[in-house]
Amino acid sequence: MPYSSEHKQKSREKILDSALKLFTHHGYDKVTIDQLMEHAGLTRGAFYAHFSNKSDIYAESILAAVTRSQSLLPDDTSGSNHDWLKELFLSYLSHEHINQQAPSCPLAFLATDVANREPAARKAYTDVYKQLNTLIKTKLMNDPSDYDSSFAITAMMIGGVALGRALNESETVERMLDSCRQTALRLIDTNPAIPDS
Amino acid sequence: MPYSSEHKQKSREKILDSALKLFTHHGYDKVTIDQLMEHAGLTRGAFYAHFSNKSDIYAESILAAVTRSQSLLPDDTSGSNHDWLKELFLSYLSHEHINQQAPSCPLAFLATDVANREPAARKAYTDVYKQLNTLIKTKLMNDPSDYDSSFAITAMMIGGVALGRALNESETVERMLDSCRQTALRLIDTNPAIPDS
DNA sequence: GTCTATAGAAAGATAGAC
DNA sequence: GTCTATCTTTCTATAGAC
Repeated sequence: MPYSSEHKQKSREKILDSALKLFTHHGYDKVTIDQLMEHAGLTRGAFYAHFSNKSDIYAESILAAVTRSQSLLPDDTSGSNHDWLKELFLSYLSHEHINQQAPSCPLAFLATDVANREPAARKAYTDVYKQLNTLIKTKLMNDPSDYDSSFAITAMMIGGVALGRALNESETVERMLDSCRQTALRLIDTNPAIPDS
Repeated sequence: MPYSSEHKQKSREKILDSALKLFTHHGYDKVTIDQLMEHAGLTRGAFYAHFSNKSDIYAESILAAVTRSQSLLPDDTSGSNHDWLKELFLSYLSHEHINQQAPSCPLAFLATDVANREPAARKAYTDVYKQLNTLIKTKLMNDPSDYDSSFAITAMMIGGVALGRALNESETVERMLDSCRQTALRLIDTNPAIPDS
């Protein structure tokens, strides 16, 4: 048995890493399985030992973004909920995120790309979205029966980053990002973060 | 001269209408020139008498959305600026807009689609964006040297609609849209609309 | 499991008739 | 200006050797 199951798992993870990077960077249609596998250091034929088709790996790579982004989130053990949210806003709505110096959030980079795809991809996207939303919601002092600002905050984060990639005037992008960052902070002041007890 | 220049202009407009509808509906790559022309009631070969290539009509159709959406905007002659903005938020962040019962805003429907395209498409997108942004900004009582919420409001509108198309749980979509609508209204209360003098 | 080779389909763009 | 026919490229997916 020349290939261990551990080796297969490693190949799979490498392919998923490449897929997440290339799909967020270029969108579904502009990425070929050839590119994907070359980026992962393999060749086209091997792809089908791991995934059933291109649509399959697209959905899988969106889900994979969750585990791969854990280390990027602000540290949960120190600091107040307010500071945690502030850090998240600053890093998410940043030039570095948009220009892919940091790993890309598929929620923002694939927002319209995923809309026309198969149900599995949209389900994966929805799952990731709900995780981000929950993360924020649990740090906000919401009365859910009244009004829940967490959805609007995530929409603004995702919209801001998507716009930052679409617009081609860097000055406009900077002003837009600044407006989003400030507005996000204002929103958690009127709908405040849960204080540390 | 069997074809008048007026006839050519009419064909061009029909093709642009089809392009705007199909591109916003399915994205750049999933629309073929065949479909485009069939939808416009013509055949493939005639396309190149009007546009130089697919990339060209994509950018043109984004620009065309501006003139075609004028009639959809709230009436400017009656009502306060506050009511005008409220009407815009309600119609933009609506189920009808997302499900394309109303014509689609390319800013929201093509937000990530356009990011990987040629400069001409991104320039067209940027132009349209700035027009929407200006429309909102001029109705807000902003001190631009301090803080301009108009960018954050458009980011939330665009993000909300893009998310509404991407997510596949209608209940989550409704809650998200509701949060965006309420938040947009709260934002123009703290950063109020210019009262009617 | 991974490789090379290839089948088969799709779509952008052009040529030439009317 | 619009049509039909076609060239050409690209890419998904499979077949079969190692």
